[in-house]
Amino acid sequence: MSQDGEVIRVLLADDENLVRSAFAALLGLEDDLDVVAQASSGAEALAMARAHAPDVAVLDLQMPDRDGISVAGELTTVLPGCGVVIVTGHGRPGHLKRALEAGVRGFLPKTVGAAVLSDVVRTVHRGGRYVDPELAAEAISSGDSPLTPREADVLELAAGGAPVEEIAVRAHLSPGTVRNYLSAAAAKLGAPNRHAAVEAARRHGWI
Amino acid sequence: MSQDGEVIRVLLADDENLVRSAFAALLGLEDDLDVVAQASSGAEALAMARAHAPDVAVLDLQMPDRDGISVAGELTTVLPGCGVVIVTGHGRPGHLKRALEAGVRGFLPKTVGAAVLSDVVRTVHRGGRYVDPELAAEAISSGDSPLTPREADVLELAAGGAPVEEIAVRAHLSPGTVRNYLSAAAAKLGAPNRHAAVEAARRHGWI
DNA sequence: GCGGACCCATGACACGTGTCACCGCCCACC
DNA sequence: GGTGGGCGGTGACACGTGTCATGGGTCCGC
Repeated sequence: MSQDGEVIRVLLADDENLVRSAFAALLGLEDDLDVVAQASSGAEALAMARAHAPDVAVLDLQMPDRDGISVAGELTTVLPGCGVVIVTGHGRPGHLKRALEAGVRGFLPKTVGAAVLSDVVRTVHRGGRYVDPELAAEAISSGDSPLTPREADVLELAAGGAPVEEIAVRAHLSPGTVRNYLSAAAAKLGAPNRHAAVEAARRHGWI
Repeated sequence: MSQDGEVIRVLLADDENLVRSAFAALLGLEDDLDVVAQASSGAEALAMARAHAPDVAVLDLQMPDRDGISVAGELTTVLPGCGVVIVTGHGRPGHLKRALEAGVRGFLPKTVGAAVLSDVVRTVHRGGRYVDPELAAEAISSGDSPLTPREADVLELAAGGAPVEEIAVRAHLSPGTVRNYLSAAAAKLGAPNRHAAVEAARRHGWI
């Protein structure tokens, strides 16, 4: 349980062992922080959280099995008292938005300085919020996704460079419909073709 | 200067401040290692190396201005006594091969355990080599690139999803020639289209 | 109940691409 | 000094894609 004056119990999740251990070393330098559990996947992070009931969870955004955001969403319902901080290599505006909707209270790109991470952990533990200012500005200026859910689905399936026929099968759609969605998505994103559209959507974090 | 019995002076370069600081904290836990300089770009890493003459340089593979491998190549000529360890998020066989050609003596994916990094730094300092066994196996099995230099160029330009016309302009080629190269590259890579070819080439580190 | 948004589909046309055959040029190697 | 390989190019054909018009279906809000 979280108590003032006591150390803050931290759960760390990142699929890159080296980075995770390094973060643990970094946080371990702080007297008031204690890394009580580590996980290398989303599923493991949830299991660890249930077992150790940490005060704050620091999650990497991209993990092999599942999105750090979806882990965060489940975590906040299972362990309401546990604050969640997301750390990510590429800060996309859309990710930030979805993360906040999932109950995340801290959101940081890996480019920030060393002191920030531990400070944010403390802030979140106190019930506060912190999002990287630069990321916040981007998120505000880029706004909501103009894509309909289905358009986003199809665009995501197109991301791997698959031909229309394959997308159609995987989305249970007619090839013509797929082309229509792709065309609509590209138009909305101001892209000349589907690949540029994928690029643009990814840049905004909309897929 | 490197002396046995003394601490090993380490230069650390990674564009992600948080990760770099965390690595510094991790290496700082070892008594015989001393992080004497940090850099957040390739150019800065070279400048730092000249200024501090470290015993070992730990470089991230992908940095904003230039490839960690090209930095390593220059570093080994400027500071022959300085060992180089490359750390990377995505371990592609082609990268490993190019790194070794550049004089790199340590090559690690970020997925390895915490103890490995400091051990490798010591090994490299002693004049030894270390490459991740799994990566080495992949590199051997995947072999050399079957692409001609020009094919690789064109394929790289195609990576962004640009239309043939644009690739032709940027490569100073006729559109027909571009299509021929793309077709040849896709055939050599066993890919059904250019996008899958880009994917495959990237996976092997050939572009 | 009516307009509007999203969903799914079809057909037609223009354009981009993938594939192949074949061309010449240069350079290296036997 | 011929042969082979990489480089750059052309032309033609089949196929995949991008674009547009148009249709019907559902659901929601005014």
